[in-house]
Amino acid sequence: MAKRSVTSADVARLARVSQSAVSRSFSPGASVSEDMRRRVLAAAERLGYRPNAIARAMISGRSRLIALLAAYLDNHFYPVLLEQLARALQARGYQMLLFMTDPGDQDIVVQKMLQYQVDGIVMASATLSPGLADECAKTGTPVVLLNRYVPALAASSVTSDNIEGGRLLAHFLVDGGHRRIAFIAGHEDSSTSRDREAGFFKGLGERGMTGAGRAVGGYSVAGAAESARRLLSPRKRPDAIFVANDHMAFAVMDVARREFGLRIPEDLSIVGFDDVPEAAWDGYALTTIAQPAKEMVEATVSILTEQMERRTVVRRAAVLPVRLVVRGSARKPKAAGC
Amino acid sequence: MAKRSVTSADVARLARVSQSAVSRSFSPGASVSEDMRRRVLAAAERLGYRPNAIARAMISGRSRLIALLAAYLDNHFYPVLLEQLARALQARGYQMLLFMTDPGDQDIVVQKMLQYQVDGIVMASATLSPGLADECAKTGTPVVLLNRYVPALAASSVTSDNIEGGRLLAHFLVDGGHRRIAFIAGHEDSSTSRDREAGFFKGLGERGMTGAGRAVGGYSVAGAAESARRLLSPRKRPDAIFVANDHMAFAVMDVARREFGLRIPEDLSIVGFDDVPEAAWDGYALTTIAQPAKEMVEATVSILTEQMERRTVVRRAAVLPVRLVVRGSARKPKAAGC
DNA sequence: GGGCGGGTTGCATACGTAGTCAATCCCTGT
DNA sequence: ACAGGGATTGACTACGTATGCAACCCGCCC
Repeated sequence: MAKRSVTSADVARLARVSQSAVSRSFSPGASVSEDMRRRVLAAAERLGYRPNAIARAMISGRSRLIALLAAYLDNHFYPVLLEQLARALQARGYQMLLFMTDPGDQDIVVQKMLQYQVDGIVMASATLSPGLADECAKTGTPVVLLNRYVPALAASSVTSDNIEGGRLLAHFLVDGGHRRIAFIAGHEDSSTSRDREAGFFKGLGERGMTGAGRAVGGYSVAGAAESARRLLSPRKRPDAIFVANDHMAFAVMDVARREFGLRIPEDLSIVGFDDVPEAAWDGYALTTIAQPAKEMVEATVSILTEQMERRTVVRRAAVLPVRLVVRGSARKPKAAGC
Repeated sequence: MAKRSVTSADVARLARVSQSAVSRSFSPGASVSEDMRRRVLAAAERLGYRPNAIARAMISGRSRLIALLAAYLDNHFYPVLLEQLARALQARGYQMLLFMTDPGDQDIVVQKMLQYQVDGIVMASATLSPGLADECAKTGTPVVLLNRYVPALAASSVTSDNIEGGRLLAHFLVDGGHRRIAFIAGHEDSSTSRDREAGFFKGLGERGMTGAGRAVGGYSVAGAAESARRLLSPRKRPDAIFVANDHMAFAVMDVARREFGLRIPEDLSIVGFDDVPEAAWDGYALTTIAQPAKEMVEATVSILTEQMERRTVVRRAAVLPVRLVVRGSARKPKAAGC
């Protein structure tokens, strides 16, 4: 059933030219006369010739494959990033090879990526160990950490300005009259969560306030719900919670309303971070910080392509501006209109 | 910077064996003595040897690459499918190559997939033209349509029992006392939407009823919102709407509540299809039909692997059972407990 | 002791393309 | 008419691995 496929040699034979000529007719910018190219393309068309990208990758040393490593796609911010990244890469002639990883799995997975001779690596919801970063650098494979960074590593990173986002939210909540403001983190070792927290407490400090409670949600719905229960139980309940991302914020809102009968934002204000599509839904109307997904993807692609074309790995860190999106989940400052 | 990578010949030289021996040491089931394999692996370890998957694909004719074609990931059902599929394939030693497509783009994209010599193709939110199906068959590349099918095509398909799901919802709504039941479709040419609709109207018929209104939402939030406005405006407003998938159902609920001030389910019942994670959120608590994502992925992988191993393309259609998930977005039958 | 067979190993080749190098072609200026 | 040069073309090789085939080793049985 599986017939031998049509090769450039077959096309060459039919067109009565050399195999080289066929190859050149298919590589833009090569030295071929218009006449030759026409003849070759006609023959190729007749035979249904399709250049073999694997063979091309083998000889040229460039697979035009970009690996994307992700640990989960539950948080809808990642599918959004994923789709845009795939489209942006395709537009430049690259393809995305997707790897899902489990905790502790990363080393094996990165080895696999390198086996496929990928031209670049994007790590979107997983961390890179120093050893792996070294290995990638050794093979000359550029790595971009997307929506995270590891200070000690020779890998580039693209993030939004999480610190500034946290600050904006702190100001917004304080100015909205909140006095007991709690925070729910993602993972303790996530740079994103840490930066959002740091900016948040800095922002509180700038308004002469301190935090009122803190919990760790682990970026999961269950963890966020548990954190919400802990924070909302005590007598001195917070009047606002900043949740490290939207995905957890929805769970917190559900727990607050269902299990504690709180009205949002009258009894409790909630703010998140990311501005995933669901944040705009009426059921949640989440006030949040919008990450510029499109610009983050563009920065990722441009860092990658720059390094791939120049065959050199340099570290580069892009930090993109964020924007406060005010909806209904948090009481607003009175003077917001002025 | 980009050093020449370590090859099997380098390992062979260090271990003082032939390149064949190195190759055999890395292919499970090959004829190598235990002694030889140990020596080779030790040398490989020392050099940091990593088999070149591209070269292997070239010589063996099997890339262990599976292409996934999708048109959008907005509907959260697809990221769920995507993640599970990627994991299932990885577990069997395959990698997923992701292609996003735009309408009218598919032909070019499928050509690219074939250029990469993928061993199989999964089409998740896009359609396959007859010409392309032919070409895939010609190259011996198995194709599985996931969550859709095209009757006339030589491609396998995996779907849930959309007809039965529609029927179940019709019975549920009628038994819940609804008398004016409308439907919002996805795309007219989507097999999934058509089947859900057919099952739905069949179910209504079985209870001696007919539909009360119909609109087409085009699987988009905006389209669904527009459809909701159309259906809810007239004097004789429906008392229930079946929306062809959850993703649109959320938008319909928002419009009903915000723009028409309707209470759900007191004034209007809404049911969806898919059971995406958000359907369980309190803000929506959507009564819906659960598609068995895990089983659909398993069926997809097993159809693919079967055909890849036997190097033969046969058409196969898997239809998996669905399950009604009752939440709060629709009034329930009184006798539900019996 | 000779032959036989199973288990190992190395040699040589093939996979399909890109790119190097030398040869050839065509056109122009003198 | 001829030299010179740029454009075009073809022969050839390399990329890194898998595998058929032949050679080899070793132990066993008759």
